[in-house]
This record gives sequence, structure tokens and C-alpha cells, in this order.
Amino acid sequence: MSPTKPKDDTYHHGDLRNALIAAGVQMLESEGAQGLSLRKLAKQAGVSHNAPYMHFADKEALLAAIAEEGFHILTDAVRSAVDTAGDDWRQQLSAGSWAYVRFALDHPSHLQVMFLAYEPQQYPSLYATSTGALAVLSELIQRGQAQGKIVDGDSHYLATFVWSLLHGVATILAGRKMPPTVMGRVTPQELVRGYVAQLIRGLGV
Amino acid sequence: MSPTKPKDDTYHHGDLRNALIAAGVQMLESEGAQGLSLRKLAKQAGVSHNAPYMHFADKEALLAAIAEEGFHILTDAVRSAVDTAGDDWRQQLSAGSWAYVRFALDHPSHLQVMFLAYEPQQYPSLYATSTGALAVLSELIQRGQAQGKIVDGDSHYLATFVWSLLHGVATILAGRKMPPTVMGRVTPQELVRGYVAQLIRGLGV
DNA sequence: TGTACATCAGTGAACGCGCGTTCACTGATGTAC
DNA sequence: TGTACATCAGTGAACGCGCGTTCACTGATGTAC
Repeated sequence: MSPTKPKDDTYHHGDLRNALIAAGVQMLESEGAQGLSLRKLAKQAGVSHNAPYMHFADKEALLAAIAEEGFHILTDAVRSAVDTAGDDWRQQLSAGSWAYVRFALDHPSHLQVMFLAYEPQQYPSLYATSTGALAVLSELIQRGQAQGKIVDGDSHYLATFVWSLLHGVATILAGRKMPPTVMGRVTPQELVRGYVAQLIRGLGV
Repeated sequence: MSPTKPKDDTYHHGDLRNALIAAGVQMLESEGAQGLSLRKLAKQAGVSHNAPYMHFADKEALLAAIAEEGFHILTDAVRSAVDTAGDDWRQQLSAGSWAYVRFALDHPSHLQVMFLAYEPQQYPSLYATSTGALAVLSELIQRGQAQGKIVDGDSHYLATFVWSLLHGVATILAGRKMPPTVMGRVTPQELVRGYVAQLIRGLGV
């Protein structure tokens, strides 16, 4: 067994912190936010129920770490969708937008935990990470402005506008609140695509 | 004691169902969604801890009723803001939008409970009520179209676009995720006002 | 009007459970000499 | 290289608690006759 490998069956877990976070991500999917408990996570990580306290002050701290991981996953998903969408700027925006909403539909409980009102001073790292997707949108908008596809103006502010729209559809769809009069005619992806088109029309030069 | 008055200190509560819902609304504010329990609600309503089962099948059913009440409150707030905003259409949209977001800021835990993914078939009344604010937006947009303030097109669809934007800002602000680079310069109300202006510019004729 | 009775909306005790957290502890690891 | 020792990351038992739900029950109310 090489010393760089994660060691199994040892007294020291080696990477319990990350194992707990991973278990949390998975458990949010299978049990929902309500059913997530410290003890279950410890069990899932194959460790005694109080071992988590070596790495997290309390349950909320662990929850915050799981939320932060969610923002990493979400940001990566949006970024990679944008990066692989080809050269057309509108395509890039559309792909990134759909990636955002798809995350919400695939992981509704995770999104819910991510958008709890954590005290920013208490979890500065979470706070910093939570604007990752916004940063991607911001860059994208700057590129759109450079290419003359979209109005000039504070790109960061415009990005929050787009973010709000995306986060709204995402939450409404994930909460099953979009009325059947709309969802009967259109898939979620088509809806988002339509919104983005509307958005570009609105922000167009 | 007149027979039409709600009776105090009787064996039969008289309006326990609504009392439990009211207690729930209040408790969401004081304790958050996590801290809401059947037993506490019963206690708050001055009734034994299992009396709620006379009116609700289980905890989720009570939660759904509290969510539904939230949609009523939200819808009324938006409608009354629109109705009292004077004759200017833009003012009406702006006022209604701010009412929506303000509800989220004032009652973040209630909003959270409202947007859980309840099974629509199981709670049809909740499902119907949940689009109340959207209906108000829809009427407003139709009025805007009639007045030539805004592009033609499916008003209901356009309303979901506006709703998504509003719900997004609301959730992002309530979850304390709007970056300080934006919030340092602007109040929530100014932000929403700016978004609405941007929206009208985008949807303008 | 008085009475019997069905129905409704509560009570109080009890269930089993899983929770977050604390405590004293111990095995594994790394390092100074 | 070997050894002593500090430090770190776990364990296992125990705490007190509040939870949702079930059960057998009882008081209050309305109605048929």
C-alpha cells in the first residue's frame, strides 16, 4: 500500500472532513434537507457518531460546508457548460443558464440548504464561494459587451439581474410552482431557453 | 356571551384549524422552519399536543396549510400594493414587485416552507393558491399591454418571466447571497426598482 | 319541552425513536534527541 | 536507529430532550322523536 493512497480500515480516517461533505451531498439527494442528521452522516462515512466534531464545531458548520460544496459544484457546472457551448455567445449564455436550472432540478434539497441565511461573518468561505456562478455570468456578460451583443453598463450589476432571473426559474420549477398552463406546453429547458432569448432581446443593443 | 362570538375556555376550541395555521405563521418568524413542530403549535394554540390530528392528517398536511396561508398573504400584499400605487402603470409594477420581495425579506422562513416541493395531487388547494401572485402580475401585464407600455404577446407567459425575476431577487436577498459589491451601493428596494426599470426597458415597445 | 343517543373535538398517557452534544478514554502518528 | 512523548483523530457510553404518532378515553353539541 503506497503511503499516498487513502488508507482503508485504519483508525484514522484520513479524509473524514471531505467524506462527511460527500455523504451530505448524497444524503440530501436521497433523504432531503429535513432528513439530514449528523449521526447519519457519520454512519455513512463509517465512523462513530461523534467523530464529526473533530472537524466541525456543530451541525450548522457541517451544513455550511455542504452548502459551500454545492456552490462549487454549481459554479463548475455553469462554467463548463459555457466553456463547451462553442463560439456563439448566445449559445454560451443559454447553455450556462440551463446548467444552473438543471442543477436546481437535479438537486433541489441541496439548493435549499445552499440558500439558507447563514451568518456571513460566521462562514466567510461559504459567503465567498456563493457568488461563483455569478462571477461566471459576469465574465460572460463582459464578453457579450465586448462583442457588441448586449448593452454597455456595469457588467456585474447586469449579471445579478440575470442571476436573479435564473435563480427564480430554478426555484419555482424545483418547488413545482410553475403553473401547468405553462409547463403543459414546454419543457423546463425550452422555458429557460425562451427566457434567455427574452432577456437578450431586452438587453440587446 | 353571544353565540356568534368565538368562545373562550370551552372544551371545543371552535376554530382550531385556523388557530394552528396562525400559530405556524408566527412560529416560522420566531423560530425558523427548522424549529417548527406539531407539539409546539398545539401548545401555542392552547390545546393538547394531539388535537391537531383532528384537523390535519399529519405534520406535512399542516405545513402545507401554513404554506397555503403564506401564498394568500403574499398575493394580497402584492395586489394591494398594485391597487394603491396610483394610476401610473410603471409605478404599479414597481410597487407590486417590491411588495413581493419585501414579503421574502420579512418572512424568509415562511417563503422557504412555501416553496418546498409538495406533491401537487396531494395538496391541490395549495397548488392552486401558489400562483396567486402570478395571476396579479398577469393582469398587470395585460393592463400594460392595453396601455401600450409593453410588448404584445402571451401575457401569462410574460408574467412567469417577471415572476421568476422577482422570486430570484427575493430568494437571493433573503438567503443573503447578493454580493456586497452590489448591496454596498444600494438598498434592496432600490435594487428591485432598478431591476423593474431594466425589465420594462427590455419589454418596452 | 325532555330525553336518548350519535357524533364531534377534544384529553392524557404512552410508544419508540433519533437527535445533538459531552465526557473520559485510547489507538495511531510524527518528531526531538 | 530507537525511544519517549506530545499531539491528533478517533471510540463508546451516556445525557436529556422533543419529536410524531397511536390509543382508549371523555366532555360538549346537535338532533330525532
